Amino acid sequence: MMMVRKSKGLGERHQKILDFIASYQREHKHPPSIREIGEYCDISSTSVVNYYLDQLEKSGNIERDRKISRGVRLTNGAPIGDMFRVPMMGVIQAGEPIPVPSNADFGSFTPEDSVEVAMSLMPAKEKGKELFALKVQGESMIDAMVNDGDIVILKPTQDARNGDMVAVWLSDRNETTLKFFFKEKDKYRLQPANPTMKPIYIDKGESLEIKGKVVMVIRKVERYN
Amino acid sequence: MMMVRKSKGLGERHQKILDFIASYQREHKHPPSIREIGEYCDISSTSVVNYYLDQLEKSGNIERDRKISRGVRLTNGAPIGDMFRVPMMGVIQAGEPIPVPSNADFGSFTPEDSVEVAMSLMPAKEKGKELFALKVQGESMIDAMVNDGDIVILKPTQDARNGDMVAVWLSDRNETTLKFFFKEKDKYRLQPANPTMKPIYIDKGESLEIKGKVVMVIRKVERYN
DNA sequence: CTTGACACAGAACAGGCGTTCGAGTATTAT
DNA sequence: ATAATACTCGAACGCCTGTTCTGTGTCAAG
Repeated sequence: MMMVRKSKGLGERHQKILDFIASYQREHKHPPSIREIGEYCDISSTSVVNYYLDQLEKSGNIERDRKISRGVRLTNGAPIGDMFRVPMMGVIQAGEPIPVPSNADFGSFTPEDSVEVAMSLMPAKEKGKELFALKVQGESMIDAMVNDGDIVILKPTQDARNGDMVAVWLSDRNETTLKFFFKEKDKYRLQPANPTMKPIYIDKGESLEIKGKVVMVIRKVERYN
Repeated sequence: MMMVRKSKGLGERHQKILDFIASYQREHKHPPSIREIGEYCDISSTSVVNYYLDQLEKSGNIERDRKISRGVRLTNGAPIGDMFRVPMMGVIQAGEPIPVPSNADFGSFTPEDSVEVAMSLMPAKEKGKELFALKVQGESMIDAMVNDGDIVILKPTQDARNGDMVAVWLSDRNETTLKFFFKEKDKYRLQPANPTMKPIYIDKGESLEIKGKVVMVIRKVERYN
């Protein structure tokens, strides 16, 4: 019968193989064998799988370790282990102090209490740094475009540069908040992320404790109650 | 001769095996075989390697896929390949139509046009699904707690259940927006995520095209300009 | 001393696996 | 039409690999 011949690039079959390798790797934590690929992609001969694998290797989509079992892998930018594990230190909530990790805390946290972020999503400057995560509780951070349940990832720091989004503890107001930080003539301007809301000003005399600089916000959208 | 008996925990040999697996994995991009481990660790019998591997598995240091070649991997730190690659299909912007991927688009995107998300961050239900990502352009989604530059990850779907956050195309208003979806008696209620903002109502007669359901929002906080 | 747990060696087995070869069919170009 | 190219199949070969079984020596407790 008629099967439209693809002039160039990846055909449907190439694509299916690529997808299968990716999903198999995710599920089994190791690459599939040639025969497993054939089974899933309805290819009855191992030589045909090998045939396509050769093409995918030539086109740079996969890498193969010849003669080695399951020696096939995708050649996308981030192969393996390219994630960053960030400790979840607690919650950030208006009216509560911000828990900042001590040096001893780093490295001693369980996977359940940590957040994994792909390197590719990290702002370049922050890679490999000592970051920590906080879960936002309550809706008091809405003016920072941060909602209840969001996860904010912070870099611990005491001083901020203009434009940084920081987590601050305003002891005068007994309040925790996330704002963009600007140093002006004789005061600090804390600008909400939401442009429709007005900034608050803090005299340089007043206490303003910067706990960390926000580098990322993650929100899992489950359901609205 | 005298070989000091280790009372408990990891012995020198266990450690050497662990180290070898790690370094081999780094160098070859795939785990070593039992015989390769034995060769490096000066163990002349595969059964002895198997003997230690069993112990390391019991003590939780490694995981094994029995019967599968090179089916051994470390369990600490960075789990390998535990990420999800989501294609970045374009931008979502008020007044513009939403680009929704066709079946052919999946899998044919370059790393630069994709977003990697750790599995552990994914809502359980969405794992392995055909997701796609959009970059938010403009500040028109602020009432959805989404800012300019944010990345939203969507699951393509035409119908939504109450409480889902959806991307909709309101052809009457020639507008794209992100809202929480609620079906009411004779109309649809589109509830902004920001509780301080009022919902908009759409009669069931009016056209309302649901393009996808939002499962995650990611924001890289760089700097405020 | 005996016993048993432990560490190790060697060999053999069975199945997994990548590779290769021969042959056949469909599609496209000449 | 004819030839070249692309694709598919089935089978066989042989190495790779995890598993298992038997046996040996060490060491500490009874």
